[in-house]
Amino acid sequence: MTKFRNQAEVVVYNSLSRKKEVFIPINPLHIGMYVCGPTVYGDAHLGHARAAITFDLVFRYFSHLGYKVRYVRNITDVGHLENDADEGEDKIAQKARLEQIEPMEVVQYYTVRYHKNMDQLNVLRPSIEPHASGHLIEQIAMVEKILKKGYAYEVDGSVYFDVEKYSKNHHYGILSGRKIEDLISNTRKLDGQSDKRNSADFALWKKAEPSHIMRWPSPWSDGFPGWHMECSAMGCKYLGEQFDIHGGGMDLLFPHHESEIAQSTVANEKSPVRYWMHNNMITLNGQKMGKSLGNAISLDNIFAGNHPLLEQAYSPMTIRFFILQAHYRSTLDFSNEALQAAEKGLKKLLVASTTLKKLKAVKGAAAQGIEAIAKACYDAMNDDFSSPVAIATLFDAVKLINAANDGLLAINETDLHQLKQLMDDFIFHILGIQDEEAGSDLELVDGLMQTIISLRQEARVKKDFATSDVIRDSLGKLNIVLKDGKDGTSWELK
RNA sequence: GGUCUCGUGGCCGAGUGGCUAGGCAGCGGUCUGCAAAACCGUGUACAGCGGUUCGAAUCCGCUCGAGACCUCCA
Repeated sequence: MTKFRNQAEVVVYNSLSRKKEVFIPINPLHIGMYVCGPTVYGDAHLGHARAAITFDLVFRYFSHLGYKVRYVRNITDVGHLENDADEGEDKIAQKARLEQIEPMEVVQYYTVRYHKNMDQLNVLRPSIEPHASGHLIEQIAMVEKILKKGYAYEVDGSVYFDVEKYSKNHHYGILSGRKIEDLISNTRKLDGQSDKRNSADFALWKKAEPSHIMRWPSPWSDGFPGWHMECSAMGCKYLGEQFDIHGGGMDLLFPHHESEIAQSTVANEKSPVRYWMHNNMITLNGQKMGKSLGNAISLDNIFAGNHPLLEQAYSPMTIRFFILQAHYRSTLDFSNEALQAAEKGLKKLLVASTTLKKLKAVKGAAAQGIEAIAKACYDAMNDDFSSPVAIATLFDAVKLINAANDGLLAINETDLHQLKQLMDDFIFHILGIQDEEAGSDLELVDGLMQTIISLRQEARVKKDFATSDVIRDSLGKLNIVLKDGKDGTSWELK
Protein backbone atom coordinates (compact mmCIF):
# COMPACT_ATOMS: atom_id res chain seq x y z
CA MET A 1 0.00 0.00 0.00
CA THR A 2 2.71 2.36 1.03
CA LYS A 3 4.35 1.89 -2.28
CA PHE A 4 1.26 3.18 -4.14
CA ARG A 5 1.00 6.00 -1.71
CA ASN A 6 4.57 7.05 -2.35
CA GLN A 7 4.31 6.75 -6.10
CA ALA A 8 1.28 8.94 -6.22
CA GLU A 9 1.22 11.66 -8.81
CA VAL A 10 -2.01 13.51 -8.39
CA VAL A 11 -3.78 15.02 -11.35
CA VAL A 12 -6.16 17.89 -10.65
CA TYR A 13 -8.70 19.49 -12.94
CA ASN A 14 -7.84 23.17 -12.97
CA SER A 15 -10.78 25.46 -13.73
CA LEU A 16 -8.29 28.06 -14.87
CA SER A 17 -6.97 25.97 -17.78
CA ARG A 18 -10.10 23.79 -18.08
CA LYS A 19 -7.76 20.82 -18.16
CA LYS A 20 -6.42 18.17 -15.87
CA GLU A 21 -2.92 19.06 -14.72
CA VAL A 22 -0.30 17.24 -12.71
CA PHE A 23 -0.39 18.74 -9.25
CA ILE A 24 2.91 20.24 -8.14
CA PRO A 25 2.83 22.20 -4.90
CA ILE A 26 4.77 25.43 -4.59
CA ASN A 27 6.67 24.04 -1.61
CA PRO A 28 7.38 20.33 -1.67
CA LEU A 29 5.42 18.44 0.98
CA HIS A 30 3.38 21.50 1.92
CA ILE A 31 0.05 22.46 0.42
CA GLY A 32 -1.94 25.63 0.94
CA MET A 33 -5.65 25.33 0.25
CA TYR A 34 -8.35 27.95 0.58
CA VAL A 35 -12.02 27.08 0.27
CA CYS A 36 -14.99 29.44 0.30
CA GLY A 37 -17.05 28.64 3.36
CA PRO A 38 -20.63 29.52 4.14
CA THR A 39 -22.31 32.85 4.59
CA VAL A 40 -23.80 32.22 7.98
CA TYR A 41 -27.32 33.55 7.72
CA GLY A 42 -29.21 30.27 7.42
CA ASP A 43 -28.98 26.55 8.00
CA ALA A 44 -26.59 24.47 5.93
CA HIS A 45 -28.17 22.46 3.12
CA LEU A 46 -27.08 19.65 0.83
CA GLY A 47 -25.07 22.02 -1.31
CA HIS A 48 -22.97 23.10 1.62
CA ALA A 49 -22.47 19.45 2.45
CA ARG A 50 -21.21 18.76 -1.03
CA ALA A 51 -18.67 21.57 -1.04
CA ALA A 52 -17.46 20.69 2.43
CA ILE A 53 -17.21 16.97 1.68
CA THR A 54 -15.48 17.53 -1.66
CA PHE A 55 -12.68 19.54 -0.12
CA ASP A 56 -12.62 17.38 2.97
CA LEU A 57 -11.80 14.54 0.58
CA VAL A 58 -9.00 16.58 -0.98
CA PHE A 59 -7.72 17.56 2.46
CA ARG A 60 -7.83 13.98 3.71
CA TYR A 61 -6.25 12.50 0.61
CA PHE A 62 -3.34 14.90 0.46
CA SER A 63 -2.80 14.42 4.18
CA HIS A 64 -2.87 10.66 3.67
CA LEU A 65 -0.21 10.99 0.98
CA GLY A 66 1.97 12.66 3.56
CA TYR A 67 1.56 16.32 2.65
CA LYS A 68 1.25 18.87 5.37
CA VAL A 69 -1.87 20.72 4.32
CA ARG A 70 -2.85 24.11 5.65
CA TYR A 71 -6.55 24.24 4.93
CA VAL A 72 -8.25 27.61 5.30
CA ARG A 73 -12.02 27.84 5.07
CA ASN A 74 -13.63 31.15 5.85
CA ILE A 75 -16.86 32.12 7.52
CA THR A 76 -18.50 34.98 5.68
CA ASP A 77 -20.17 37.18 8.23
CA VAL A 78 -20.13 40.56 6.55
CA GLY A 79 -20.21 42.11 3.14
CA HIS A 80 -22.40 39.59 1.41
CA LEU A 81 -25.24 41.58 -0.06
CA GLU A 82 -28.74 40.31 -0.57
CA ASN A 83 -29.75 41.41 -4.03
CA ASP A 84 -27.95 43.41 -6.65
CA ALA A 85 -24.28 43.21 -6.01
CA ASP A 86 -23.90 46.73 -4.81
CA GLU A 87 -27.34 47.95 -3.88
CA GLY A 88 -28.82 45.20 -1.74
CA GLU A 89 -28.88 44.71 1.96
CA ASP A 90 -26.23 42.69 3.75
CA LYS A 91 -27.50 39.12 4.24
CA ILE A 92 -26.48 38.99 7.88
CA ALA A 93 -27.81 42.44 8.65
CA GLN A 94 -31.12 41.64 7.02
CA LYS A 95 -31.56 38.53 9.10
CA ALA A 96 -30.61 40.45 12.23
CA ARG A 97 -33.13 43.16 11.45
CA LEU A 98 -35.90 40.64 10.79
CA GLU A 99 -35.24 38.77 14.01
CA GLN A 100 -34.38 41.89 16.01
CA ILE A 101 -31.06 40.60 17.23
CA GLU A 102 -27.45 41.66 16.84
CA PRO A 103 -25.83 40.67 13.53
CA MET A 104 -23.17 38.83 15.48
CA GLU A 105 -25.87 36.81 17.18
CA VAL A 106 -26.99 35.64 13.75
CA VAL A 107 -23.42 34.82 12.90
CA GLN A 108 -22.80 32.91 16.10
CA TYR A 109 -26.06 31.00 15.91
CA TYR A 110 -25.57 29.74 12.37
CA THR A 111 -21.85 29.15 12.73
CA VAL A 112 -22.50 26.81 15.61
CA ARG A 113 -25.18 25.00 13.64
CA TYR A 114 -22.92 24.75 10.62
CA HIS A 115 -20.18 23.20 12.72
CA LYS A 116 -22.62 20.74 14.21
CA ASN A 117 -23.77 19.60 10.75
CA MET A 118 -20.21 19.32 9.47
CA ASP A 119 -19.23 17.26 12.50
CA GLN A 120 -22.16 14.97 11.84
CA LEU A 121 -20.91 14.50 8.29
CA ASN A 122 -17.46 13.75 9.70
CA VAL A 123 -15.99 16.71 7.83
CA LEU A 124 -12.68 17.59 9.42
CA ARG A 125 -12.33 21.09 10.75
CA PRO A 126 -10.03 23.21 8.61
CA SER A 127 -6.66 24.32 9.93
CA ILE A 128 -7.80 27.93 10.10
CA GLU A 129 -11.36 29.23 9.94
CA PRO A 130 -11.13 33.00 9.68
CA HIS A 131 -14.09 35.35 9.88
CA ALA A 132 -14.40 38.21 7.43
CA SER A 133 -15.37 40.56 10.25
CA GLY A 134 -12.13 39.71 12.05
CA HIS A 135 -10.03 40.84 9.10
CA LEU A 136 -11.22 44.35 8.39
CA ILE A 137 -7.73 45.77 8.77
CA GLU A 138 -6.30 43.40 6.18
CA GLN A 139 -9.14 44.11 3.79
CA ILE A 140 -8.82 47.85 4.13
CA ALA A 141 -5.08 47.60 3.59
CA MET A 142 -5.65 45.65 0.42
CA VAL A 143 -8.15 48.18 -0.91
CA GLU A 144 -5.60 50.91 -0.24
CA LYS A 145 -3.02 48.96 -2.16
CA ILE A 146 -5.31 48.61 -5.15
CA LEU A 147 -6.22 52.30 -5.01
CA LYS A 148 -2.56 53.25 -4.90
CA LYS A 149 -1.88 51.20 -7.99
CA GLY A 150 -4.65 53.02 -9.78
CA TYR A 151 -7.03 50.16 -10.38
CA ALA A 152 -9.81 51.43 -8.17
CA TYR A 153 -11.66 54.68 -7.71
CA GLU A 154 -13.57 56.26 -4.87
CA VAL A 155 -17.03 57.71 -5.24
CA ASP A 156 -18.87 59.17 -2.30
CA GLY A 157 -17.21 57.00 0.34
CA SER A 158 -17.35 53.80 -1.68
CA VAL A 159 -14.46 52.23 -3.57
CA TYR A 160 -14.89 50.27 -6.79
CA PHE A 161 -12.56 48.11 -8.78
CA ASP A 162 -11.97 49.44 -12.28
CA VAL A 163 -12.57 46.39 -14.43
CA GLU A 164 -12.20 48.25 -17.69
CA LYS A 165 -8.77 49.54 -16.79
CA TYR A 166 -7.72 46.13 -15.50
CA SER A 167 -8.80 44.60 -18.79
CA LYS A 168 -6.38 46.74 -20.75
CA ASN A 169 -3.41 44.71 -19.53
CA HIS A 170 -5.00 41.69 -17.87
CA HIS A 171 -7.71 39.26 -18.79
CA TYR A 172 -10.76 39.82 -16.63
CA GLY A 173 -12.67 36.63 -17.49
CA ILE A 174 -9.67 34.34 -17.54
CA LEU A 175 -11.32 31.97 -15.07
CA SER A 176 -14.91 32.06 -16.25
CA GLY A 177 -14.09 32.23 -19.93
CA ARG A 178 -15.71 35.57 -20.49
CA LYS A 179 -14.82 38.47 -22.68
CA ILE A 180 -14.83 41.94 -21.23
CA GLU A 181 -16.91 43.35 -24.09
CA ASP A 182 -19.60 40.76 -23.46
CA LEU A 183 -19.54 41.47 -19.76
CA ILE A 184 -20.04 45.15 -20.30
CA SER A 185 -22.75 44.76 -22.89
CA ASN A 186 -24.53 41.87 -21.19
CA THR A 187 -24.60 43.01 -17.63
CA ARG A 188 -28.09 44.00 -16.73
CA LYS A 189 -28.66 47.68 -16.21
CA LEU A 190 -29.42 48.07 -12.55
CA ASP A 191 -32.35 50.08 -11.41
CA GLY A 192 -31.63 53.17 -9.43
CA GLN A 193 -28.44 55.11 -9.24
CA SER A 194 -25.07 53.49 -9.27
CA ASP A 195 -21.82 55.16 -8.48
CA LYS A 196 -19.96 52.73 -10.66
CA ARG A 197 -18.33 53.95 -13.83
CA ASN A 198 -19.04 50.67 -15.46
CA SER A 199 -21.59 47.99 -14.75
CA ALA A 200 -18.88 45.32 -14.65
CA ASP A 201 -17.02 47.10 -11.85
CA PHE A 202 -17.42 45.69 -8.37
CA ALA A 203 -17.27 47.14 -4.89
CA LEU A 204 -14.14 46.89 -2.76
CA TRP A 205 -15.60 49.04 -0.01
CA LYS A 206 -19.14 50.25 0.50
CA LYS A 207 -20.24 53.26 2.46
CA ALA A 208 -22.92 52.29 4.94
CA GLU A 209 -26.28 54.00 4.82
CA PRO A 210 -27.34 55.53 8.15
CA SER A 211 -29.69 52.61 8.79
CA HIS A 212 -26.98 50.02 8.19
CA ILE A 213 -25.97 48.38 11.44
CA MET A 214 -22.80 46.62 10.35
CA ARG A 215 -20.17 49.34 9.87
CA TRP A 216 -16.53 49.95 10.41
CA PRO A 217 -14.40 53.07 10.03
CA SER A 218 -12.15 53.32 6.99
CA PRO A 219 -10.23 56.05 5.14
CA TRP A 220 -13.24 56.50 2.84
CA SER A 221 -16.32 56.17 5.03
CA ASP A 222 -17.97 54.23 7.80
CA GLY A 223 -18.88 51.15 5.86
CA PHE A 224 -18.11 47.57 5.09
CA PRO A 225 -15.94 45.59 2.67
CA GLY A 226 -17.10 44.21 -0.65
CA TRP A 227 -17.83 40.52 -0.70
CA HIS A 228 -14.84 39.45 -2.77
CA MET A 229 -12.31 41.22 -0.56
CA GLU A 230 -12.38 38.82 2.36
CA CYS A 231 -11.13 35.78 0.49
CA SER A 232 -8.33 37.69 -1.19
CA ALA A 233 -7.21 39.29 2.05
CA MET A 234 -7.46 36.22 4.22
CA GLY A 235 -6.06 33.84 1.65
CA CYS A 236 -3.04 36.08 1.29
CA LYS A 237 -2.65 36.51 5.02
CA TYR A 238 -2.62 32.82 5.87
CA LEU A 239 -1.35 31.19 2.69
CA GLY A 240 0.76 33.84 1.03
CA GLU A 241 0.50 35.96 -2.09
CA GLN A 242 0.35 32.84 -4.19
CA PHE A 243 -0.90 29.49 -2.97
CA ASP A 244 -1.71 26.07 -4.34
CA ILE A 245 -5.43 25.43 -4.32
CA HIS A 246 -8.52 27.56 -4.11
CA GLY A 247 -11.83 25.74 -4.00
CA GLY A 248 -15.51 26.45 -3.88
CA GLY A 249 -18.81 25.79 -5.58
CA MET A 250 -19.11 26.32 -9.31
CA ASP A 251 -21.63 29.06 -8.71
CA LEU A 252 -18.85 31.14 -7.16
CA LEU A 253 -16.70 30.98 -10.25
CA PHE A 254 -18.17 34.20 -11.54
CA PRO A 255 -18.07 36.87 -10.34
CA HIS A 256 -16.61 35.96 -6.96
CA HIS A 257 -13.47 34.07 -7.94
CA GLU A 258 -12.94 36.04 -11.11
CA SER A 259 -12.91 39.20 -9.02
CA GLU A 260 -10.61 37.67 -6.45
CA ILE A 261 -8.08 37.00 -9.18
CA ALA A 262 -8.32 40.57 -10.45
CA GLN A 263 -7.96 42.15 -7.00
CA SER A 264 -5.07 40.00 -5.91
CA THR A 265 -3.29 40.26 -9.21
CA VAL A 266 -3.31 44.03 -8.90
CA ALA A 267 -2.45 44.11 -5.20
CA ASN A 268 0.34 41.54 -5.27
CA GLU A 269 1.34 41.60 -8.91
CA LYS A 270 0.91 37.90 -9.30
CA SER A 271 -1.92 35.49 -9.88
CA PRO A 272 -3.04 34.37 -6.42
CA VAL A 273 -3.81 30.72 -7.07
CA ARG A 274 -2.20 27.87 -8.99
CA TYR A 275 -5.09 25.42 -9.10
CA TRP A 276 -8.73 26.45 -8.97
CA MET A 277 -11.13 23.64 -8.11
CA HIS A 278 -14.91 23.85 -8.30
CA ASN A 279 -17.45 21.34 -7.17
CA ASN A 280 -20.67 21.02 -9.15
CA MET A 281 -24.19 21.61 -7.88
CA ILE A 282 -26.71 19.30 -6.31
CA THR A 283 -29.95 19.35 -8.23
CA LEU A 284 -33.49 18.62 -7.21
CA ASN A 285 -35.66 17.35 -10.03
CA GLY A 286 -32.97 18.52 -12.38
CA GLN A 287 -32.87 22.05 -11.04
CA LYS A 288 -30.13 23.52 -8.96
CA MET A 289 -30.70 23.44 -5.25
CA GLY A 290 -30.08 26.86 -3.86
CA LYS A 291 -31.04 29.10 -1.02
CA SER A 292 -32.21 31.82 -3.33
CA LEU A 293 -34.36 29.36 -5.27
CA GLY A 294 -36.08 28.25 -2.10
CA ASN A 295 -35.70 24.56 -2.94
CA ALA A 296 -32.81 23.79 -0.64
CA ILE A 297 -33.39 21.04 1.89
CA SER A 298 -31.48 21.67 5.09
CA LEU A 299 -29.21 18.99 6.49
CA ASP A 300 -31.16 18.97 9.74
CA ASN A 301 -34.30 18.21 7.74
CA ILE A 302 -32.60 15.36 5.95
CA PHE A 303 -31.14 13.84 9.09
CA ALA A 304 -34.55 14.05 10.76
CA GLY A 305 -36.60 13.13 7.71
CA ASN A 306 -39.02 16.00 8.13
CA HIS A 307 -39.47 17.53 4.72
CA PRO A 308 -42.33 16.87 2.30
CA LEU A 309 -39.96 15.53 -0.33
CA LEU A 310 -38.34 13.01 1.99
CA GLU A 311 -39.74 9.50 2.24
CA GLN A 312 -37.54 8.81 5.26
CA ALA A 313 -34.67 10.21 7.29
CA TYR A 314 -31.18 9.76 5.87
CA SER A 315 -28.20 9.50 8.15
CA PRO A 316 -25.19 11.82 7.78
CA MET A 317 -23.06 8.94 6.54
CA THR A 318 -25.64 8.03 3.91
CA ILE A 319 -25.46 11.62 2.68
CA ARG A 320 -21.69 11.55 2.72
CA PHE A 321 -21.55 8.27 0.82
CA PHE A 322 -24.18 9.47 -1.65
CA ILE A 323 -22.10 12.55 -2.40
CA LEU A 324 -18.86 10.58 -2.71
CA GLN A 325 -20.47 8.12 -5.12
CA ALA A 326 -20.61 10.89 -7.70
CA HIS A 327 -17.57 12.72 -9.04
CA TYR A 328 -17.33 16.21 -7.57
CA ARG A 329 -17.42 17.91 -10.96
CA SER A 330 -20.70 16.27 -12.03
CA THR A 331 -24.11 17.49 -11.04
CA LEU A 332 -25.76 15.15 -8.60
CA ASP A 333 -29.50 14.77 -8.61
CA PHE A 334 -31.27 14.30 -5.34
CA SER A 335 -33.92 11.58 -5.11
CA ASN A 336 -35.21 9.21 -2.47
CA GLU A 337 -34.44 6.25 -4.68
CA ALA A 338 -30.81 7.28 -5.11
CA LEU A 339 -30.38 7.94 -1.41
CA GLN A 340 -31.89 4.61 -0.45
CA ALA A 341 -29.52 2.86 -2.84
CA ALA A 342 -26.63 4.72 -1.25
CA GLU A 343 -27.83 3.73 2.20
CA LYS A 344 -27.86 0.04 1.25
CA GLY A 345 -24.55 0.19 -0.56
CA LEU A 346 -22.89 1.88 2.39
CA LYS A 347 -24.22 -0.77 4.73
CA LYS A 348 -22.84 -3.51 2.53
CA LEU A 349 -19.44 -1.86 2.61
CA LEU A 350 -19.45 -1.42 6.37
CA VAL A 351 -20.67 -4.94 7.07
CA ALA A 352 -17.81 -6.25 4.95
CA SER A 353 -15.40 -4.11 6.92
CA THR A 354 -16.67 -5.64 10.16
CA THR A 355 -16.52 -9.13 8.65
CA LEU A 356 -12.93 -8.49 7.67
CA LYS A 357 -11.93 -7.90 11.28
CA LYS A 358 -13.09 -11.40 12.21
CA LEU A 359 -11.53 -13.10 9.21
CA LYS A 360 -8.88 -15.73 9.90
CA ALA A 361 -5.85 -16.12 7.70
CA VAL A 362 -5.12 -19.40 5.96
CA LYS A 363 -1.55 -20.59 5.65
CA GLY A 364 0.29 -20.45 2.39
CA ALA A 365 -2.55 -19.41 0.15
CA ALA A 366 -1.67 -17.32 -2.86
CA ALA A 367 -2.33 -13.62 -3.13
CA GLN A 368 -5.79 -12.79 -4.38
CA GLY A 369 -5.29 -9.66 -6.40
CA ILE A 370 -5.36 -7.37 -3.43
CA GLU A 371 -2.42 -5.37 -4.71
CA ALA A 372 -4.30 -4.70 -7.92
CA ILE A 373 -7.30 -3.46 -5.99
CA ALA A 374 -5.14 -1.19 -3.88
CA LYS A 375 -3.45 0.20 -6.95
CA ALA A 376 -6.80 0.83 -8.61
CA CYS A 377 -7.99 2.73 -5.55
CA TYR A 378 -4.95 4.97 -5.54
CA ASP A 379 -5.13 5.43 -9.31
CA ALA A 380 -8.73 6.56 -8.96
CA MET A 381 -7.94 9.09 -6.27
CA ASN A 382 -4.90 10.34 -8.14
CA ASP A 383 -7.10 10.99 -11.13
CA ASP A 384 -8.77 14.17 -9.93
CA PHE A 385 -10.10 12.59 -6.74
CA SER A 386 -12.37 10.09 -8.42
CA SER A 387 -14.10 8.81 -5.32
CA PRO A 388 -16.84 6.99 -7.30
CA VAL A 389 -14.26 4.82 -9.02
CA ALA A 390 -12.44 4.22 -5.75
CA ILE A 391 -15.70 3.14 -4.15
CA ALA A 392 -16.52 0.83 -7.04
CA THR A 393 -13.10 -0.74 -6.55
CA LEU A 394 -13.70 -1.15 -2.83
CA PHE A 395 -16.73 -3.23 -3.70
CA ASP A 396 -14.35 -5.62 -5.46
CA ALA A 397 -12.60 -5.95 -2.12
CA VAL A 398 -15.99 -6.55 -0.49
CA LYS A 399 -16.48 -9.50 -2.85
CA LEU A 400 -13.16 -10.96 -1.75
CA ILE A 401 -13.99 -10.49 1.91
CA ASN A 402 -17.38 -12.14 1.63
CA ALA A 403 -16.00 -14.99 -0.41
CA ALA A 404 -13.30 -15.58 2.20
CA ASN A 405 -15.89 -15.42 4.94
CA ASP A 406 -17.91 -18.06 3.15
CA GLY A 407 -14.84 -20.25 2.85
CA LEU A 408 -14.82 -19.97 -0.92
CA LEU A 409 -11.50 -18.23 -0.93
CA ALA A 410 -8.33 -18.67 1.08
CA ILE A 411 -6.56 -15.56 2.25
CA ASN A 412 -3.11 -15.70 3.81
CA GLU A 413 -1.66 -13.52 6.51
CA THR A 414 -0.04 -11.03 4.13
CA ASP A 415 -3.20 -10.64 2.07
CA LEU A 416 -5.29 -10.18 5.15
CA HIS A 417 -3.01 -7.52 6.48
CA GLN A 418 -3.03 -5.67 3.17
CA LEU A 419 -6.76 -5.92 2.86
CA LYS A 420 -7.29 -4.54 6.35
CA GLN A 421 -4.92 -1.70 5.65
CA LEU A 422 -6.66 -0.88 2.37
CA MET A 423 -10.17 -0.90 3.79
CA ASP A 424 -9.15 1.07 6.83
CA ASP A 425 -7.25 3.69 4.85
CA PHE A 426 -9.87 4.20 2.20
CA ILE A 427 -13.17 3.83 3.97
CA PHE A 428 -12.37 5.56 7.22
CA HIS A 429 -9.41 7.85 6.60
CA ILE A 430 -9.72 8.95 2.99
CA LEU A 431 -13.44 8.76 2.31
CA GLY A 432 -14.06 9.74 5.91
CA ILE A 433 -16.87 7.27 6.50
CA GLN A 434 -17.73 6.51 10.09
CA ASP A 435 -19.47 3.39 11.26
CA GLU A 436 -22.52 4.94 12.84
CA GLU A 437 -23.54 1.68 14.47
CA ALA A 438 -20.26 1.21 16.27
CA GLY A 439 -21.09 2.41 19.74
CA SER A 440 -18.80 2.45 22.72
CA ASP A 441 -20.72 -0.27 24.52
CA LEU A 442 -20.60 -2.58 21.54
CA GLU A 443 -18.64 -5.15 23.49
CA LEU A 444 -21.29 -5.38 26.15
CA VAL A 445 -24.03 -5.71 23.53
CA ASP A 446 -22.08 -8.36 21.68
CA GLY A 447 -21.62 -10.32 24.90
CA LEU A 448 -25.36 -10.19 25.57
CA MET A 449 -26.05 -11.19 22.01
CA GLN A 450 -23.79 -14.22 22.24
CA THR A 451 -25.76 -15.40 25.25
CA ILE A 452 -29.07 -14.96 23.48
CA ILE A 453 -27.76 -16.62 20.35
CA SER A 454 -26.55 -19.68 22.26
CA LEU A 455 -29.91 -20.05 24.04
CA ARG A 456 -31.65 -19.85 20.71
CA GLN A 457 -29.22 -22.35 19.25
CA GLU A 458 -30.21 -24.84 21.95
CA ALA A 459 -33.82 -24.43 20.91
CA ARG A 460 -32.91 -24.92 17.29
CA VAL A 461 -30.99 -28.09 18.03
CA LYS A 462 -34.14 -29.41 19.74
CA LYS A 463 -36.06 -28.31 16.66
CA ASP A 464 -38.05 -25.98 18.85
CA PHE A 465 -38.42 -23.49 16.02
CA ALA A 466 -41.32 -21.74 17.70
CA THR A 467 -38.96 -20.54 20.42
CA SER A 468 -36.12 -19.73 18.07
CA ASP A 469 -38.42 -17.69 15.86
CA VAL A 470 -39.85 -15.80 18.80
CA ILE A 471 -36.33 -14.81 19.77
CA ARG A 472 -35.49 -13.74 16.25
CA ASP A 473 -38.73 -11.81 15.83
CA SER A 474 -38.44 -9.95 19.09
CA LEU A 475 -34.84 -9.02 18.35
CA GLY A 476 -36.05 -7.92 14.92
CA LYS A 477 -38.29 -5.41 16.61
CA LEU A 478 -35.17 -3.94 18.21
CA ASN A 479 -33.64 -3.70 14.71
CA ILE A 480 -31.31 -6.58 15.38
CA VAL A 481 -30.99 -9.08 12.56
CA LEU A 482 -29.87 -12.65 13.17
CA LYS A 483 -28.14 -14.49 10.39
CA ASP A 484 -27.80 -18.25 10.63
CA GLY A 485 -24.74 -19.34 8.74
CA LYS A 486 -22.71 -22.51 8.47
CA ASP A 487 -20.38 -21.54 11.29
CA GLY A 488 -23.05 -20.41 13.65
CA THR A 489 -25.20 -17.33 13.97
CA SER A 490 -24.08 -13.75 13.66
CA TRP A 491 -25.99 -10.57 14.31
CA GLU A 492 -26.05 -7.01 13.09
CA LEU A 493 -28.08 -3.88 13.43
CA LYS A 494 -30.55 -3.23 10.67
C1' G B 1 -29.57 36.96 -26.16
C1' G B 2 -24.12 35.67 -24.73
C1' U B 3 -20.71 31.88 -22.55
C1' C B 4 -20.36 26.90 -21.03
C1' U B 5 -21.70 21.91 -19.52
C1' C B 6 -24.36 17.55 -19.97
C1' G B 7 -27.75 13.62 -22.26
C1' U B 8 -25.15 5.90 -20.53
C1' G B 9 -29.57 -0.30 -19.26
C1' G B 10 -35.76 0.13 -14.30
C1' C B 11 -33.01 4.04 -10.84
C1' C B 12 -28.17 6.28 -9.48
C1' G B 13 -23.54 6.65 -11.59
C1' A B 14 -18.07 5.53 -13.82
C1' G B 15 -15.93 5.23 -18.50
C1' U B 16 -12.66 9.68 -24.17
C1' G B 17 -11.24 4.95 -29.99
C1' G B 18 -11.13 -1.97 -29.59
C1' C B 19 -10.77 -5.48 -23.59
C1' U B 20 -16.92 -7.10 -17.35
C1' A B 21 -17.10 -0.26 -14.14
C1' G B 22 -19.72 -0.30 -9.60
C1' G B 23 -24.13 0.36 -6.38
C1' C B 24 -29.56 -0.26 -5.89
C1' A B 25 -33.69 -2.90 -7.94
C1' G B 26 -35.23 -7.50 -10.97
C1' C B 27 -34.87 -12.73 -12.55
C1' G B 28 -32.87 -18.03 -11.91
C1' G B 29 -29.94 -21.07 -8.62
C1' U B 30 -26.73 -22.62 -4.04
C1' C B 31 -26.97 -22.41 1.20
C1' U B 32 -30.95 -22.37 5.35
C1' G B 33 -35.89 -25.81 9.61
C1' C B 34 -37.91 -21.21 7.46
C1' A B 35 -35.82 -16.44 6.77
C1' A B 36 -31.98 -12.80 6.25
C1' A B 37 -27.17 -12.21 4.52
C1' A B 38 -23.63 -14.10 1.37
C1' C B 39 -22.28 -16.71 -3.04
C1' C B 40 -22.96 -18.33 -8.44
C1' G B 41 -25.43 -17.14 -12.98
C1' U B 42 -28.32 -13.47 -15.55
C1' G B 43 -29.11 -7.24 -19.05
C1' U B 44 -28.40 -6.75 -27.78
C1' A B 45 -27.16 0.77 -22.17
C1' C B 46 -24.78 4.60 -24.37
C1' A B 47 -30.69 11.12 -26.95
C1' G B 48 -31.39 11.24 -32.63
C1' C B 49 -29.23 11.72 -37.57
C1' G B 50 -24.95 12.01 -40.53
C1' G B 51 -19.49 11.80 -40.93
C1' U B 52 -14.11 10.20 -39.78
C1' U B 53 -12.05 5.11 -38.83
C1' C B 54 -10.54 -1.65 -39.94
C1' G B 55 -13.35 -0.40 -35.45
C1' A B 56 -17.02 5.00 -31.70
C1' A B 57 -20.75 5.53 -25.84
C1' U B 58 -15.79 7.58 -26.61
C1' C B 59 -13.51 12.02 -32.28
C1' C B 60 -16.24 15.77 -35.86
C1' G B 61 -20.91 18.17 -37.61
C1' C B 62 -26.02 18.98 -37.22
C1' U B 63 -30.81 18.23 -34.67
C1' C B 64 -33.56 17.53 -30.24
C1' G B 65 -33.63 17.76 -24.89
C1' A B 66 -31.84 19.28 -19.97
C1' G B 67 -29.00 22.34 -16.91
C1' A B 68 -25.40 26.16 -15.11
C1' C B 69 -23.31 31.09 -15.23
C1' C B 70 -24.14 36.17 -17.07
C1' U B 71 -27.64 39.45 -9.79
C1' C B 72 -27.01 36.70 -4.28
C1' C B 73 -26.26 31.30 -3.83
C1' A B 74 -21.75 25.62 -2.06
